[in-house]
Amino acid sequence: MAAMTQLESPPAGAAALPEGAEGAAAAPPAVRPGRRRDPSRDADILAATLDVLAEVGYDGMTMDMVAARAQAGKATVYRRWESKADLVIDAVACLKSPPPLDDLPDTGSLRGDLVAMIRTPSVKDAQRKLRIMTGLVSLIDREPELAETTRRALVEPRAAVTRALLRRAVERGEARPDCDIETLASVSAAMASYRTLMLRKPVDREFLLSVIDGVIVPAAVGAPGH
Amino acid sequence: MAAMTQLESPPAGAAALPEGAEGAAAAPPAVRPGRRRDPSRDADILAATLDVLAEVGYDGMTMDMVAARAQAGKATVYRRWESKADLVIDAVACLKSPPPLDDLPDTGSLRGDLVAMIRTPSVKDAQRKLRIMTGLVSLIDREPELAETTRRALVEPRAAVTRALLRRAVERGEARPDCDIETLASVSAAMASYRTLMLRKPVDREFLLSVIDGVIVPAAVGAPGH
DNA sequence: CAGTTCCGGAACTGTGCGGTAACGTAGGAG
DNA sequence: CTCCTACGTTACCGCACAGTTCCGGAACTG
Repeated sequence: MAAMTQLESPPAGAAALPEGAEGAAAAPPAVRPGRRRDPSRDADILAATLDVLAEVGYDGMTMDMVAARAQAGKATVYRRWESKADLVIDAVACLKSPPPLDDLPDTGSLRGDLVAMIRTPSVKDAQRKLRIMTGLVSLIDREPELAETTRRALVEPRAAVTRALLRRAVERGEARPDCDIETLASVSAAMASYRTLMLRKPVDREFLLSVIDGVIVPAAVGAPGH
Repeated sequence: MAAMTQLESPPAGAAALPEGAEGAAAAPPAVRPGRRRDPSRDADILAATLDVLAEVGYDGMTMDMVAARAQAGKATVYRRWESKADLVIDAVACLKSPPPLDDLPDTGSLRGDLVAMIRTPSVKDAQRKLRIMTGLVSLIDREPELAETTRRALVEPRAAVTRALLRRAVERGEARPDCDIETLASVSAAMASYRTLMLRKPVDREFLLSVIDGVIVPAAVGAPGH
């Protein structure tokens, strides 16, 4: 079902500290008998986790759901992750979207650049991420580290683009030099997540345009933009 | 512990429709024998609900916690509300803060008015509300009506004030006449809830000032404010 | 071949919690 | 006084779910 293309690092599966007895057998020989673990199952399980997370949230998600969606047994899941929380944390961490920094739009105006950012496929991808964020809220205040992970994986990429566009607009002389780039760059994410979490309204193109034309551009550019 | 000063309407306790058999005893006589229900328990239970909600969220909250905090028995709670969800919905609905619209600050400038809104006690009260909102997120997408209730009780009062201040600034000629008041009025709430839910950072005076000076004022007023 | 580890599936255990029922007591109506 | 209801406490039921274990089978090592 889902895409899931990356995941290079093994998810740190079960590092139960051996608590060395007296001078134990140094390093366990890397070669072990038996059937090899199938790495493709990791990605399937993580993708299934994100799907279920986006649909029912962390508290509504059960390990049976994840296993069923991944067509895996629960034992296969627990062989790789110690707990439900561990699984979700890893799934979010492996969600780094491909950095869209390479092809920054350059339309010549700040508004044009910002509008170019919200092409339709990009918006749909962002909606999925917002659903995932919604489901993570309840876990975030039990696992503080997850807040930072989530921010980096889900929010920061887009904020970084906005930041770069604003910086360029300042250098170009279009935006006023004293504008608060850091705060302005987080406005989009804040407005979008607020609309999704509390208002339960869709974050569509029209809404994003009103944020660009009603907030970001007028705040960055002195004169009425348009 | 908590304040809890309002609550005039009885919380609709258990209106099990009688499904009239043939010509039953018309209206049940309003006077009933036995001990009267103590109305002060309602407020205590609702206040306890909001306290627990702010501390552990909806999914972490148990009915035993609420009953213990209110020094009540679970039966006393269930005599008034049919379910956990009902209790929480009523608790949020009874949280209408006193409308601060009567004494709108009038400092002569938009920035001065907005800064006057964020006096220290007001900020602390808002933080409690943000904690409650955080705990409600997981329930909101199971009970769509709750989204509207939450918005009206927790968000709308402050947004309405901001809206009024912006409108006045436009009439005064300070803010540009074409500014998007509706979108700008929701920026504060969005930034604050985003910071609380996702970033887990405190919504303090410094942060709110950066929203005012970095976003709202420059977006509403054409020229660099200050 | 035997021995070991993985796989999906299913049965199982333990626990925490929503909701109910049964106490014994307090207090208002007749 | 006698009913009847509300109150707080405690025990209890049922269920859902995290996590474990076992099964039959597949894959890999020696």
